[in-house]
Amino acid sequence: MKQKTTLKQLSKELNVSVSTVSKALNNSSEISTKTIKRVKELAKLYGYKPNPVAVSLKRNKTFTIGILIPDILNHFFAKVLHGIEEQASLKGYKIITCLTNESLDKEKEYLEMLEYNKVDGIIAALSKETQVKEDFSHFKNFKSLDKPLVLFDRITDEIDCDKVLVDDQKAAQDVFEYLKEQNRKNIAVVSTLPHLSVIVARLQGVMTSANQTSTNVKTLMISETKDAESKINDFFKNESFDALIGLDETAASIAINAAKHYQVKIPKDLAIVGFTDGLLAKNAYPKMSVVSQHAIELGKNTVKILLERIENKTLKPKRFIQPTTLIKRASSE
Amino acid sequence: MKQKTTLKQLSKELNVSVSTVSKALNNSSEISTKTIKRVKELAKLYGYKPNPVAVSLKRNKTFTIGILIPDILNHFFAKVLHGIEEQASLKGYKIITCLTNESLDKEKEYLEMLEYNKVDGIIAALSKETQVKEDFSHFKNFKSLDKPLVLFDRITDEIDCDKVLVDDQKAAQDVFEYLKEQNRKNIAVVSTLPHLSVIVARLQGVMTSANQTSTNVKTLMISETKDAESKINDFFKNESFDALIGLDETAASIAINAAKHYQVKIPKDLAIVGFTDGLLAKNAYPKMSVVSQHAIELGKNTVKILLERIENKTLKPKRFIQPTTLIKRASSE
DNA sequence: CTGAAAGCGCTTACAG
DNA sequence: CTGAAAGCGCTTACAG
Repeated sequence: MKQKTTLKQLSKELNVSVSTVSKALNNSSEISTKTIKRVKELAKLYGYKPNPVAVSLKRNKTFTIGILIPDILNHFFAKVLHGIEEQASLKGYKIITCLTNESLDKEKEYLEMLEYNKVDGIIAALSKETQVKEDFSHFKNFKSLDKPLVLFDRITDEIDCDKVLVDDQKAAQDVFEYLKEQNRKNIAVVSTLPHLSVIVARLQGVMTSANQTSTNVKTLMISETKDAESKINDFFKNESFDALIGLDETAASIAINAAKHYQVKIPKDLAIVGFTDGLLAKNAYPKMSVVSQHAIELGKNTVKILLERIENKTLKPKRFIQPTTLIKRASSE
Repeated sequence: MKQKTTLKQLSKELNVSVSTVSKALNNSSEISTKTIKRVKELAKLYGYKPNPVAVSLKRNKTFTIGILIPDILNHFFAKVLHGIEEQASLKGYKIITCLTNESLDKEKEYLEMLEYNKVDGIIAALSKETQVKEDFSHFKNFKSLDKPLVLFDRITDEIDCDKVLVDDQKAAQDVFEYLKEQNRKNIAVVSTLPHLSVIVARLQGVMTSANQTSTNVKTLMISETKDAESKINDFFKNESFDALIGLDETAASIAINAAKHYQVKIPKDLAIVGFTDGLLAKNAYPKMSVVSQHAIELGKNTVKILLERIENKTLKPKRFIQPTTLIKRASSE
């Protein structure tokens, strides 16, 4: 087994003190350039790397960020995680990924674990249960430790911290206007996750545009995931519409299948637009138009904001709005 | 800011030494039950939690596992990660998730980072580039540190360590036999990732069964992901078959869309079976039959094996074969 | 410019 | 049964 080099070993070989070695490696101005050179050469030769555990203990800083993700099987979150990971590793931070599985209890548990493990900060999207029960005590508690917290996508006004969010309301308005421009008369809106803050915002966007244009909109909000399929099928049977906005990935995907089931022609008789540019949209038949939330970018931005905050705790909490793009594909044109 | 309680503070309040407090909290037999009780009560009152950074430094153990995942946007890996995370957190281990993005260089970088961060062990699936270039030096290097490594799904014989794998060959044989029982005569096999060890194994399974039954099989192996769609469409145009096995998620999904495009009736004129029970299969129309690799279970098992190895380094490396299940849905019956 | 010493928060072999 | 001391591998204020 290869032995890890330590400062002590280097100092012995170089006949200088451990302090000198440490300072030299950290480019301290106290040390002569000659010594610095000697030290660094030997360190390089031995492939010396400081033990991060010891550095953490001394500096009270772990270069670790805790991430709370509600559901990794959701493409949007997978992409955000991808972005977070990329940006964090670029800046020399590790991430501890915690999957809360949409559960409030797991969220509480993990938050405690992360606190206990001395992460330098936390990035989180609230679990579904947390948003439904509106229990944010654990986050408030965490905030009182004076450690930075950045909330993204699934957020709440109840917690005072940096927030990164998608402009869901505007995105939904864009979709609506796009469909109106196509002269679609009867617009339907479907979601399988009506309790989430993002879905509420999207619905609001649609409704705002609908009111402005005096358009009637049919909505189907399904709170029990398991009924989604039959409810959407019934909706297709009983209502008539020539455009459908799926406020979440699942809703749009089920709808496109329902259309096939009832042999509705897409996009001629029905235009479908979904949210989240994930696998389901790209592999749909026909390919689905969607609002892309630029999830990878969003993940990167979340990390940037957290690191700024770690460096400067006195900044005022801010909101960063991630712009969206409407990707037009065969399901709507 | 809330102040973290330390052993020193407790020892001062209790008028005993730091050593005694430490031993009491660790239930040392050296300490009187009375003292243990006193110490624990105060510790509880103050919500004392040992600083894991200090414990790690002392014990040379971080209770952290490094995870190398080639692509988190792939449903199979997302599910495995889910399982890993669940089992690890159950056993008090944190995970550091690294996404290699199918790149050999990133894999090397991360492996070094994980080593440097003193993880207690590593769980990895090889990146595509690693499998293509057959460069495993970084893993061999890591092994020489005497730290446990468990490889899952994407593995190689070149590295001597514990391995967890899906019985891909057998799974493919099961699929083939299932289709034969349905009296399907012309079986096609398609993959968009022919370089991966798992795909090779699946193809081998199909071929073995085909030889045994003297069945002719048409294969389409696409190595450039971007051509996949047009190649599969051409395949549909030029060849005729009444059953298709998609050796990966994408291949099966594109195939089912091609069938719709050419108005081939599923499952009457064409039965389709894919691999990986992911979103694409569940949301396909008609719903797709697939081989489920029980990814979540697989993730859990990987962690179990790693922790066994951490506790007993002298065990002989073993192979764990995760059984699969054929899930029959509307695309084939 | 260099080094001895203290300390981060723990654990544990040893002494009493 | 309890405690003093050493030590994990670093950093840094202080002295020289």
